[in-house]
Amino acid sequence: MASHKLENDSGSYSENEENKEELGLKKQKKTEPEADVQPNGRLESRISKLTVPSHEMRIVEDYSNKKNAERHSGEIQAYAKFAGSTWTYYVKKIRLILGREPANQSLKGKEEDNEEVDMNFGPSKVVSRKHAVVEYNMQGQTWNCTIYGRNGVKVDGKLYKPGEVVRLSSGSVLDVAGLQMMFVLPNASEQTITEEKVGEEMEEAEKSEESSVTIENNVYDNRKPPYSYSVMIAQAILSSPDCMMTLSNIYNWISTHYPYYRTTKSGWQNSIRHNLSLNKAFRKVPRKSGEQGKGMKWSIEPEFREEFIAKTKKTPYKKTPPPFLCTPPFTLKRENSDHEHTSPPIPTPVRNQSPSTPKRDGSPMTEETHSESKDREGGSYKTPTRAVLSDIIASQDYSPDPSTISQPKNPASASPATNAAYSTSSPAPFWKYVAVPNPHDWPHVGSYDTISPYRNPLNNHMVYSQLPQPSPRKIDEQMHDLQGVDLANGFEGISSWRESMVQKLRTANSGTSAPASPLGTSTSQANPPRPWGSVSEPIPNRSAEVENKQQLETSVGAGKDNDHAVRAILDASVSMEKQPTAQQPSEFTQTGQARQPGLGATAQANIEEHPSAQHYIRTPNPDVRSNI
DNA sequence: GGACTGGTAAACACAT
DNA sequence: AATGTGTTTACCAGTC
Repeated sequence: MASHKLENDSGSYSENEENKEELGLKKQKKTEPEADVQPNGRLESRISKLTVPSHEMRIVEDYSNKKNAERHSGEIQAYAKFAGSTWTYYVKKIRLILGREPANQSLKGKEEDNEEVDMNFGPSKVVSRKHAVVEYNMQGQTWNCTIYGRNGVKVDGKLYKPGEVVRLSSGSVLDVAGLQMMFVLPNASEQTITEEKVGEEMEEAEKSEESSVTIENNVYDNRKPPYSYSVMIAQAILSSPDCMMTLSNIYNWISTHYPYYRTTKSGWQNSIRHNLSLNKAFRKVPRKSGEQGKGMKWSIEPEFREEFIAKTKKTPYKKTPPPFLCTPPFTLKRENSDHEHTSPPIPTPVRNQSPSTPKRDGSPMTEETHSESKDREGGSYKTPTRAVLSDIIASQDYSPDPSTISQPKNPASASPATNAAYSTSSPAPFWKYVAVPNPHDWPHVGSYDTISPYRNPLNNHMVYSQLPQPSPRKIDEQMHDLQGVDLANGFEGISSWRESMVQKLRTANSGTSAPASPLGTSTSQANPPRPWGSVSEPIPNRSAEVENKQQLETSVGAGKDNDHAVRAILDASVSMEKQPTAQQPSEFTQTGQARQPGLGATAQANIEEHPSAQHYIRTPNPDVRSNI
């Protein structure tokens, strides 16, 4: 790519920045008071000291505090903000692309390159077109930053390279091509908590950064790492917050962490693929609809994670392995769930392992895994234990290398129940009512789209209710939930937007013969009436509105219950948020099911017969020798 | 020596 | 057409 060449030519920005700092070129400018944020002494002071590179950065101009003040006379609704010394970017989407705008919009490159850049760090080509993606992870309820740009991104002083994923928390300082910005979540109390940590965290991170890289390179250098391919793959996957990774990211991760694999390419990568295919510990997960890129994502079968962690710990090197950011979704239980009643029969999603085929991974066949195998042969999928990895991590049995973990001081978000106090998840209380993932996106077998409320198969949480509720819930209860969360605690209330959505529901509901709308009755009893109609951003564009309306009409008008009406609104908001990418072709759309790569005709026929079971199906081949 | 594990190479099909 | 991804087979070396 041209940008890579230029980046090579221009060298590493971090070095340049260090030089600039030495030369006193680091710009420090006092932040102008922001209309929407109460100046917070120490935090503000830190933000004002964030650096701005000497080269031009569009975002600094486009989102200067001055322009922001002119642009926004009143409220600004946002999930978070990136605060620079003289500029502020408000996060109004759950997925942001950080990068450089194309020099010529008419030049169309790869589809991937044509994604619209939200935060434009151009025109300097030190920044890649798609340099990083900041995205809210609904499973882990965290904000994550995935690095794509060749020059990487520094987070809290540590340089992250392409393929790596960093969990962001309030107070995280990102450095893109020398431009520093603080990621700030709206919750004031968390902000205060984080603020106190920011200083020392930054200092420690800066201290550790150099040593971390040095240690890694010294320890592993060009020696072959002591891990088998399967273990390295597992390390890579477990290092990602959502416990999934594409093949290319696995390559990246391995070559980043083990220099031995930087020199050659084909051989070991072939082995990686071979391992992924053959090792039953790994399974394919389809990408989210709308998510671009080649191939599937790979995850680890829950029952093998412990094993991999154990193997990772058995390293002869003193260097501790990289941290596992994966928020363990160990609760793929289907036992005694309604799913079994609502889902069609699901083909056994694992390959056959005949009794005559011994386990080849060398690990003892525990009773648990043994019984699991039996269960699977019986056609039901049952996960043995809950939160095994999280227990390990929480008990610090496995202690990540503090020099390489990005959020060492935050409590592990093993349970979403703790998210309210977890600074990476501040928007979740709002977002979880909005960004209900389409069940078709969920990477698991089974038909969840007929279940109300949804149970997220990855974490077993009920999506709409904070506590398990008898189903179906009345719509006024849903509304109570909707009104019960607010971002106002931070900088703005997003309640008006929510109200507009609920208003739509009112309208839709009153126009049907559905049971008398309880909206104005029980709701008003439960909660004082709120002013309606103050519709504000984010405003969907025309087509999105039409689409949303259609969803409402089809859902409500079809005589579904109130639960479905609420879901329609929430789904509509998802499509609204996903709009920029929603129209991209996808391997798995809701209407059509593309053939999964690698699936034989029989397996494909099974999928077509049982559409809900399309995920995770591997074609059992009795003749295949299990390698592990 | 046989069973097993892990690594390597390669052919092939399919998707992008 | 080239490249990436995924599956499968074959073979080898080391270990138990």
